Amino acid sequence: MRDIALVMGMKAASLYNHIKSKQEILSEIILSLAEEFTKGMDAIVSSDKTTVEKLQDIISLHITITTNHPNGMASLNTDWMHLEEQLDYYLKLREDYEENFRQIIINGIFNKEISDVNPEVMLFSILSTLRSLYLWIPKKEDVNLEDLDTDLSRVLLEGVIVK
Amino acid sequence: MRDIALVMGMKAASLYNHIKSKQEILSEIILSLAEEFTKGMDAIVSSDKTTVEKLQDIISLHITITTNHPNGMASLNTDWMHLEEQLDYYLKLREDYEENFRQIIINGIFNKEISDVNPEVMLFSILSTLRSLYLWIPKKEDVNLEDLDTDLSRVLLEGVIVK
DNA sequence: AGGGCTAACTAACAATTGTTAGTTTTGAGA
DNA sequence: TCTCAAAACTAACAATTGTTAGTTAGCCCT
Repeated sequence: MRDIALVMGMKAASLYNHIKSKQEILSEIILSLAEEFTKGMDAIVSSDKTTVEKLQDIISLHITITTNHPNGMASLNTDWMHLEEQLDYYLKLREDYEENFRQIIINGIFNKEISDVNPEVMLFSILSTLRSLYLWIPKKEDVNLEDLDTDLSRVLLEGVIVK
Repeated sequence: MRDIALVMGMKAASLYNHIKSKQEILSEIILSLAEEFTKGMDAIVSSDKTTVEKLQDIISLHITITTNHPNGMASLNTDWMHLEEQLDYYLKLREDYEENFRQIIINGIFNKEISDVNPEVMLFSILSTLRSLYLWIPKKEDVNLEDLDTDLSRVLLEGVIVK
């Protein structure tokens, strides 16, 4: 709290005129982002696009949110387990997000858009990369976001091997 | 330190008959794993396999080490930045590892085994997934490691879209 | 049985942490 | 210019942290 106060140009005690507790800061950062992901996923799920287009939209969603909130995404990814009262709510959002993602993949396998490989491995693989974007985006300040979107979609969806 | 001591069945002060400091525990965990990765990568680099085989070997290397040390891998991934005297050494190992990985990809693009997409994106994408394995492996105790190796290679190298 | 090393213990330390109580400063609206 | 609420301040608290000093128990080897 003393570090935060220093950056804010005040003393630690003064922070408590604005917030209720340290926990509240963490909750605000993490839950607002989690809800933004939920909103984005809901829009994708209820669209009538193809599976591949939906997967591309998920990739774009992660790139957009991570670009706009790189530090918040770092907190989300490394500190969500320190939520207390809101931990259950967070886990609900996270599990729903993963379940929606999973159903998109399973549906894609069903209608032959997606390879018939363990969907759990696909889900884990793609989501791991997307969740790590916060480590990647801020240090490449010259990164062209459109190119990143194109290249990442290509690599995640089509792989790296020449066909 | 009191938590560690509790698990070890002793008092915190007694730990200091075995270790020099808390930092030393962290260094030992992280650097021994980092050196194991370096050793594995050196073997792969100096082999005369194809690019695709080398990439498969890298995937297997991560699966093997993560399976044998899931908790250590959690520390490696989340706490390496808290190394102090050994931080530079760790970063050297990490950068060398990434550079070897990058050269394998670049070489694969050159001899047309690998698609001509930004190699930095490929490196980031694959490595992000492999570095996240520690989150995945321990909670699937029934996971068949051979199947995981096969499926993950397939997804990371060939993508998810039906060709 | 006794000597001596290993490794446990108790007690305490100085720093650091999140937070509260009480007080003073600031600045917009009357 | 005066009022008063918002927001800063100082001082202090109780817990928790990594670590050290000094002491005691366990146990292998002669």
